[in-house]
Amino acid sequence: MGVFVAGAGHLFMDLVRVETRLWNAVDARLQAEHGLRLGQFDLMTVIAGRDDCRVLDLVREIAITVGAASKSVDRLVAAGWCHRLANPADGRSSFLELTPEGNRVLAGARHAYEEEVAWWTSRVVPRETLAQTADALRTIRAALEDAQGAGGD
Amino acid sequence: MGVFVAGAGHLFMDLVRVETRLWNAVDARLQAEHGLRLGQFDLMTVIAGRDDCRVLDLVREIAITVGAASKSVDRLVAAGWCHRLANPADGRSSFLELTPEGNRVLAGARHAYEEEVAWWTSRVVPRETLAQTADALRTIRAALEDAQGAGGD
DNA sequence: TATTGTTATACTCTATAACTATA
DNA sequence: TATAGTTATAGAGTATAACAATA
Repeated sequence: MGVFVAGAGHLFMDLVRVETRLWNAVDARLQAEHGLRLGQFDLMTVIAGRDDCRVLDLVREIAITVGAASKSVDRLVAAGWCHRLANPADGRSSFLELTPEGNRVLAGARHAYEEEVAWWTSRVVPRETLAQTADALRTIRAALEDAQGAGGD
Repeated sequence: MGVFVAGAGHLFMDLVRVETRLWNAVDARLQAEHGLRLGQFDLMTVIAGRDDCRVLDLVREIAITVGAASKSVDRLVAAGWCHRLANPADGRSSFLELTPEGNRVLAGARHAYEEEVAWWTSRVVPRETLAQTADALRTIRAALEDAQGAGGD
C-alpha cells in the first residue's frame, strides 16, 4: 500500500501547487480580516521569534534578497508595526522589534492563519499522515538549509 | 510515535521554506545547464502535457494571472520554444505547442530536474515516508483545486 | 453580454551592483 | 578589507482594468 513512488519530480510539482494555492487562500483571508499580507505575517513572525533580529537574519531565514528585506522592513515601519533599534554592539546594523500595535495585529492574524491552514490540511488528511508529512518536510528543509547556509543564528 | 501534530501552521511554513529553497536549487541548475528557468520548465511541461493548450489553461493550472501568462508565452515564443496556432473552433484563442527545439530543451532539462529534486528528497527521507508525503500533498492539492476551480479541462 | 487574450499601470519581488558606514 | 545595510536599475511577477475580437 503506497510503496510505489511516482517520482520525486511529481511530488515537487504537487508541493509547488499546494504552496501557491494555500498561500493565496491564507493571504486573501489575512488581508481581508486583518489588513496584512501573508508575506508581512511571515516577516513579523520571524522578528517576533528571534531576539535582536537583524535584516540579514530575515534574508537567511526567508531566503529573500537583502534589498527586498530592507524595503519590506521599511513598509512594516511605515505601517507602524515595527521599528529599528540601534545595535549597541555594531553600528552598521539595527535590531528589529515589533511595536505593541505590531504584536497586536500579529496575534490577531495568527488565529485566522492557523484556522485557514488547518481547514485545507487537517480536514482532508488523517492526523498521523499529516504528522509524517510534517516530519518529512522538516527533514528536507533542514537538509536544504544545511547546504544553503540558512536559518542559523 | 509521531502522533503529535505540532500545528498545521508550522507544517505550512516548513512547506513554504522547502518550496522556496528547492525551487532556487533546481532553478539554478536548469539555468546553468540548460538555459531555461524553472518557471519556463513548468509552463512548457503543462503545454507539452495537454492537447490544445490555451493561455487560460496555463492560468488555471499554474495559478498565475492572465497578463503574466500571456507575457510568459511571448518569451517562450521569442526563445523559439513555443508557437501559437490558430484555434479553428474559437477565433479568440490560440493553441500553444512546443517547437521541436522546445521539446528537445525540455527533455534535456527533465533529467537534471528529476535528479536535483531526488537529491533533496529521496536521499534524506525514507521511500515509504516520501510516498505518504506525496499522497498527502496530492490530496491537499486536489482539495484546493476543487475549491478554487483550477486544473480542470 | 460573456469570454479570450493582449496591453497598460502601479506595486513588489528578483538579481546585480554601487554606495555608505562600520568592524 | 570585509561586513551590514540602503539605494538604484532592469526584468518578471502581482492586481486591476481598459480594450479588441469573437462567441
